[in-house]
Amino acid sequence: MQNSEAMALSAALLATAGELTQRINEGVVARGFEGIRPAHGFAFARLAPDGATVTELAVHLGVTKQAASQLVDEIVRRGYAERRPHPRDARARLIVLTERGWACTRAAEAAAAEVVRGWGDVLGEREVRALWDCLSRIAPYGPLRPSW
Amino acid sequence: MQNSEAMALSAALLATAGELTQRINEGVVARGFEGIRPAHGFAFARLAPDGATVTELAVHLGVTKQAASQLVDEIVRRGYAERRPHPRDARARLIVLTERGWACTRAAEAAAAEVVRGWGDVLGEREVRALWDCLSRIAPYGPLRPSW
DNA sequence: GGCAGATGGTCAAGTAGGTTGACTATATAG
DNA sequence: CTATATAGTCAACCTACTTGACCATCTGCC
Repeated sequence: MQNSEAMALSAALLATAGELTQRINEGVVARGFEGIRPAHGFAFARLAPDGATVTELAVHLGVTKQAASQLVDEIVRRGYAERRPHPRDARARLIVLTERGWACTRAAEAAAAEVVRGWGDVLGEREVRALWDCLSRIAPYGPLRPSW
Repeated sequence: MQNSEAMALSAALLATAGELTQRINEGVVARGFEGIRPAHGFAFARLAPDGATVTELAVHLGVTKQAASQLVDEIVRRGYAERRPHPRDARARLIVLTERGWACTRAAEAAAAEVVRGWGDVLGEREVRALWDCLSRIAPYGPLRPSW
């Protein structure tokens, strides 16, 4: 594959990612969750299963723990999460989603599904699954980083 | 497709996009072009064919023209582009890439090709082309926006 | 048990990249 | 020729992040 083709593929991927992010965020806001930025969604994804500490969140998001702490302040202030004492470590606090936080997460999933459904209309269900399969195999495991 | 599946697909796409952006940027820096951020690359893409005005660049990047003007200041100061009088409009200036700007663009293409080659090792050339095809069909035309 | 160093978290100050608002110069419509 | 729209810049501010300093608590080792 030529360099210019690789660049065209990259551009298509990044444009699609940007559009997806924006539309998920719009969908979440449209469902009544205000003061939410895309970064919050990625935090929610890490908090969802069992909660996490600020430091774990910072690693996941690829930012300093100070920045993560500040982000937690925001989502706590808006009622999406709460800080609880950590069961094993008195220094740490376990950040867990509130019911409102879970509702917001479900709203994000619904918004994502809406966008993906649009892709299905263009590509067909079969190709969307093929796309998912390809991306799963090349997606990195590390921290989520902003696209630019 | 279930909501949770759509979210998993979205997460894979965004993680891949973030990784791609980061690695292209690292590749460009490794090739000796310093003081470059990912946003500059997207500006270069718009400037490459025939140049563009600050306002056109602002629309392409999805930012205010003041922000675009500031970004142009940076790439001009670093020798990647220059401001010329616009051939048809004395108010406007045409921003065009310098030879160094073109070299940087080629470096970005080479870096992108390197990443895509890694995908080829995992998926096979055939699947990478299928991925490209899918993404081309769902990628939006509008301004490029940051993923978050 | 007790001490030294590592780790979790926060506070404070600084920075970078964006925004809004105001302004000048030039273009365009009537 | 005048009135309005557009290209670009300057200045002030805002927000999300960084670095540096600090305290509380955990862990390894004597």
